[in-house]
Amino acid sequence: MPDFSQGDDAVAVNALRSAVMRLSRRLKHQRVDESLSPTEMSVLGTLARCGRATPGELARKEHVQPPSMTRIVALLESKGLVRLEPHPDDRRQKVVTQTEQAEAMLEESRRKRNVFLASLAEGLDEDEWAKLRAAAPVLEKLAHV
Amino acid sequence: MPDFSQGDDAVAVNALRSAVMRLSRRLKHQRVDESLSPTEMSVLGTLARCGRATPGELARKEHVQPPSMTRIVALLESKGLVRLEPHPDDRRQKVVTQTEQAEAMLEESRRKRNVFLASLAEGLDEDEWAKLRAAAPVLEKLAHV
DNA sequence: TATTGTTATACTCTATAACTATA
DNA sequence: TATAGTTATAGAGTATAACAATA
Repeated sequence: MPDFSQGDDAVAVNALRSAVMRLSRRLKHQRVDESLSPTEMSVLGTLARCGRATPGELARKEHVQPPSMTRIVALLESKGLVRLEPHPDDRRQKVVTQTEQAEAMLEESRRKRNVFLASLAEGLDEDEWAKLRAAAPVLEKLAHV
Repeated sequence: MPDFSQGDDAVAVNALRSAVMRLSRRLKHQRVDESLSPTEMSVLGTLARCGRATPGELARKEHVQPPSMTRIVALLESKGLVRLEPHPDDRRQKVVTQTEQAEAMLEESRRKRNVFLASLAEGLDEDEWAKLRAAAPVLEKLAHV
């Protein structure tokens, strides 16, 4: 394991944190769907990967508190983007799944997003994109619960 | 320039955006100073790099609107973390600089931050960290104004 | 008694609009 | 007339606390 207390690792780690925070603010302004907040979009993305999850699991994955996830899921349901079903084994819990409409919206959003990313790409060369591609899975790992 | 409309680039780009948003939420909860918001910390970091800046420049760099930066700078000044001086050439503008107290706080914050990052590091191998180090400057480039 | 999810409420952060002062 | 910064106000998003239902 690397040593973060000094040297290049510490410098990189500071740069990383700063860049992630600033880039997240920038991306926030580039919503593909103005009616959905970043967390709401992220929940749909998580469901697309996981298939199904309980509200509690989603809250843990998205790093929000359960009441916040209640509100988010209710909003997504009212827009027809997720379905809420009773849990088969535990009547306290619920199961959240995405609808076909959500899947179509995610596909459309990817296309729109690329317009913005293409504008960001000006100034990046192939080598820099290769570094981003390589780091993406590692960032996902860090973002995990 | 890469092609984002399909294939591996599009997949990586989606993973990247999702990971940045989720990681930023996670980092938000790991504030080194509970009394400062992420943007306020980021402003101090920017000042540490740039030396000095006007409120307008800071607003552009941090991707917030000028009134928000007014509030942030006023709060930082009230805590003795920045100084506000008149602009030498233009009496409309002001110049913001960090104090010695801010510098000491940033140094302390780096140490505390590393405790959290070390816990995240469990599960990452040297190769994964190398990828993060390589990608950090590219992410900073994307975060730029 | 512990856990899942909800309701009610308050707070933090940021934005927009309107204003002041200077260029 | 345009620009830098401020003031006042409103809105989005999240949290905490208290509660209901189930384990």
